[in-house]
Amino acid sequence: MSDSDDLFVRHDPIFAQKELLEINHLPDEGRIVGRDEEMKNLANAVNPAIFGQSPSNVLIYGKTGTGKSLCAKHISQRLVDTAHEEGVDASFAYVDCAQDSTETQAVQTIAAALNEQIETNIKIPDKGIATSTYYKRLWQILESRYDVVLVILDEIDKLEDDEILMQLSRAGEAGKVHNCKIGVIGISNKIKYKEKQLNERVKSSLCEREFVFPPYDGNQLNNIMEARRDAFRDGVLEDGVIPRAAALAAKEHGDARQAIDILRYAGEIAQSRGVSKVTEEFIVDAREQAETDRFRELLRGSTPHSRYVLQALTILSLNDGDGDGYRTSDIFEVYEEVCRQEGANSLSLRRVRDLLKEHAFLDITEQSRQSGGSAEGSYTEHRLLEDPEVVRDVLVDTIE
DNA sequence: CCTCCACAGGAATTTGCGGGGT
DNA sequence: ACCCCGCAAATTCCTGTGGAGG
Repeated sequence: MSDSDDLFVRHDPIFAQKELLEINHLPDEGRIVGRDEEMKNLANAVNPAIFGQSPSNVLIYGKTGTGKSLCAKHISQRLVDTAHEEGVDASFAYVDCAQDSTETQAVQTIAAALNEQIETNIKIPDKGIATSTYYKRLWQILESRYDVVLVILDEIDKLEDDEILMQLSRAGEAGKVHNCKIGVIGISNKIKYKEKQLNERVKSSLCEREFVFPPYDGNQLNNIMEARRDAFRDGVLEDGVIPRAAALAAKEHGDARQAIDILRYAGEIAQSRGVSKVTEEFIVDAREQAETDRFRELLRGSTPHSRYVLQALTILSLNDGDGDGYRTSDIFEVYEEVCRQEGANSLSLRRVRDLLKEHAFLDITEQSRQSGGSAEGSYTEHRLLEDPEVVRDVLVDTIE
């Protein structure tokens, strides 16, 4: 800071190691806070893999930002390392089922993650071949390279069917794979996932062990953020900042990811204002920004019509504030108007129903079934879960 | 208990695209 | 070159449903 003879800025005045605040950053073990019990349980479940035996299949429940993926990845990595020391060839594959929601995409990702083309001489193309071909190649890879493999299926409830779970659990028995054990770690944030139409044999094999990750409390959030203090330069963070952010995040959902986002945005706000300290009053803005950002992320990649539908609902919500729910047919009418203005052909009512359902699935809206009673029929009402103003703003600059 | 309405939502199918294997 | 595969988007057709009032 005091190198006054420097012509150029030699370093970031706020951040020292910004990577520590990236969502995907995997901290070293000392930095995982408040999940000791969970880590122990997980380790215990997969432990047999170290001796080349079958690990237990695991299902992890918990809301977003409770450290599910983090712990799963961390344990898997540790397991692979330890197994190596014992002379066992182990590896793990991580699949984000929100991204790879079909059976084929999921197998492809697993196979690609475990493959090493130079070594196996097996090609795993991104797409274009039959699902069964992916399986055949995957089994080949497993046979030739590994003794034991862990498959992490994150957001497993986003998977369209459980065929892949069937295949994985059956691989050994059906003689597809002889010398390689497979363990599955499923991660879900919908508690009712298991009940909801899971094939009976999949259910029993997948759910050998079940763990629930509770939300973090204010104290733990505080520690989590404290552990990443090194992301900032010395003296940049004022004392009250972390406790304040922790309290705010704990009040909402106990979501660690959001807490860390808030911290990062607070730093960025300081940066853009050209000040050298992060103070408490930045926190409120930072939280707002974290939320807008999360929402923008949800909408990224959605089709124009999906956005028009959302826009229709937003228009309705803005026009009468008291509104607690609008029925599909009303939304559809506004939607048709939106389409006219945008110069697009409107889709069928049936399709719009599906689009609305998708929004509900992403927790952008909420649906509830209503009944009008006598000869009034039954219908579904939709309401926005986010602030309509925020939605409108995000929609406006997403459409460009 | 039955009816009646206004929908919900499942099933089947089409279209069009990107990208295989041989 | 040709045919096959997966998949998303969308349509069409159709059956299912909740509950107040008869």
